[in-house]
Amino acid sequence: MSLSLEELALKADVSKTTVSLVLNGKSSIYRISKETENRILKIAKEHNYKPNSIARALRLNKSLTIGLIIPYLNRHFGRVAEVIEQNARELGYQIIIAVTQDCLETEHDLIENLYERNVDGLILATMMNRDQFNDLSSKIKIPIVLVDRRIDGDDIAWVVSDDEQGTYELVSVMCQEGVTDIYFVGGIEKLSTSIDRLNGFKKALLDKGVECNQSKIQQIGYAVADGYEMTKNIIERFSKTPEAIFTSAITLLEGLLQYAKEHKPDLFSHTRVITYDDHPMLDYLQPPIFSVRQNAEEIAKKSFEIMHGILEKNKSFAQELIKPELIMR
Amino acid sequence: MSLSLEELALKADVSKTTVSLVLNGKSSIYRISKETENRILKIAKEHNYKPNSIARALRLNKSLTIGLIIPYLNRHFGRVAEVIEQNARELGYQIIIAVTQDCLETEHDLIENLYERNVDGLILATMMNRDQFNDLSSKIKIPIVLVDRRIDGDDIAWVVSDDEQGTYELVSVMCQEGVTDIYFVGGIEKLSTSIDRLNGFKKALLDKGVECNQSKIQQIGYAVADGYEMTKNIIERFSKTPEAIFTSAITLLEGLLQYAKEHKPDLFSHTRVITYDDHPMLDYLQPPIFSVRQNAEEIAKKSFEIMHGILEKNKSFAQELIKPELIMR
DNA sequence: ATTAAGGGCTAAATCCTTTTAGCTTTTAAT
DNA sequence: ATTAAAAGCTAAAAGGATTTAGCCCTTAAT
Repeated sequence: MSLSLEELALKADVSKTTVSLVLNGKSSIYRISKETENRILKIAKEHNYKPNSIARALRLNKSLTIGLIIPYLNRHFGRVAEVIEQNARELGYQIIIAVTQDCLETEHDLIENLYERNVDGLILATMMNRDQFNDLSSKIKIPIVLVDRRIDGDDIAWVVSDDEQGTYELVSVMCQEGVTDIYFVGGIEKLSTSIDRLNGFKKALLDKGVECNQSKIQQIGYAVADGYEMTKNIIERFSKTPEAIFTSAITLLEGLLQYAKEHKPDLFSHTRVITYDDHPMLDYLQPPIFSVRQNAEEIAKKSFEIMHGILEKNKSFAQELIKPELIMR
Repeated sequence: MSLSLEELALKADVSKTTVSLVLNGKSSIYRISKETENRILKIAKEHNYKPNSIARALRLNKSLTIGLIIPYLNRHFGRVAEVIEQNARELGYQIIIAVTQDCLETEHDLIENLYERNVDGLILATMMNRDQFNDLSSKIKIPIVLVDRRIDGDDIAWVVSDDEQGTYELVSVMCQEGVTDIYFVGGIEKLSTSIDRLNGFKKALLDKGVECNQSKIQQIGYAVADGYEMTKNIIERFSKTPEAIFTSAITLLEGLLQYAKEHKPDLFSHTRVITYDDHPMLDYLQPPIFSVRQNAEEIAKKSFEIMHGILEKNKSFAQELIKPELIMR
């Protein structure tokens, strides 16, 4: 089966240097004769030679491997991972995947672990703040591209959905229909996704001349249970049923639906529900829930593109806001 | 930053052999003195030494890396991948992920690719049949564990959901309610998931004394569009509306829902719908759709367990049927 | 006839670890 | 006073690729 350069060299009756040069397309630079070149190529093909990637990685200090660290392999990140993998494969890279479950410590461990395992770069949906990220950057000498969650900074590469604009547009639709008593069900407060979505939310209301009441804003976390909790708070704390609720992730919507099913079956007759993130099943839910669909494919494509540019084309960091799509049902 | 054995040896004023022996816990076997050992351990710790994994992999011919090849990173496989990754990490392994999009050729390419990249084992949701798998096995000298889709054979390791039993139970529930005019909306015919689910389906009907009419069985593929197509066929070909439709995957259910929404809004008033696979959103759909929830976590756990057993504990192959759960709404 | 240039190839170093075989020194035994 | 055993360590090979520096031979030029 898989034989080595040396064995190949033996068969071709040349040194392994020559074989290596030929197979790496350096025949002409090193003046290997056409005849020798062809002989080697033929033998290599016959035996289906493939260089040992580990040996190659050791010598070149380049593993052709990218680490992808994300909170979960849910629908959104699953799709992102899938597309990154496909793009990477086409260019000869492999993806090592690891999930943090939105735990900062796990994230740090994973980064260290992957770094030690010699990945060439990291694509990261991070929970770090700017200081933590800077700390990391100084220790780690491989390129990092943030995905889905950004950190401000002129020298930080990221690709994220345009959360502010997406939320702004979605909430504006409500406002245009005269609905402005909207509650915000948010995720992990310090993440850019939360900050940007909240900003878009507030801006849409402000543009309509409505100052957003702080009590209508809640941010616990992105888990289904958090959505349940926040919905419960809204329903139980306020005597008046809200005109609308915005959930800033599909998991939070799930939590809302669960609460409604259990404790407030008539919620939808008084209250519009809108959400960031989309899901095909929403098409079959009554009543219609407007949503913002993130373009996972584009996010994935761009983030690998940037990584690849840094690794192989001497490009520097880049930042991309990917336009999401409004889905009105 | 990360320094080598040699540099460490220099600092400790011993040979790199000694350092390596100490760090690999072989001090006593090689009679390294306690004093030297402690000195080396201290220096290694001070400098946070981590062996270069690539060099290690080259020397040991063991990369501590498992390839995971699955059709998509959808909800089910995403969860499987997530749990496999977590289990693997705890034991020092990394997961390289790759998606086939249910294309056999891609699957072959990926297997070859990962094999060349020196993964220690492969966990595989395969489209291969027995012959193709045997061919592969003879070429590839690393352990393979099939997941989600099995191939018959005494020496083939696999972990799959008990598709036959799950479907049997679900369909039996319908039968017990007196519903036996059930249509089968199936996936890729030759896969074990399809065969087993169809067997369970037929068996449930037979146990009720109903011979299953071949014309009620369709199998195109697992894509949403396939579900749409098959539903369309059922509705348009038969004058009588069916008492029930069983979709054998959540994607096929999506296709059904889509067709119903577009062309047959009253479908649910005459027809019960049941499905293999579950989704939390089904809780909020009207009418209630009974489903079979696969235990992705258990499938993932077992499949890595078997792989690990083969790799490190000299265990041989094993086969596991994981019980799914009936969800009646 | 000598030197220079060019053609065609290779030895050996390098990347970093692990492991085998064995070297030197000390201690114990006869 | 030898010899044998034990203690404590290390040189070197191996794993498979890439790359630098340079060897040898032929041909052309002076």
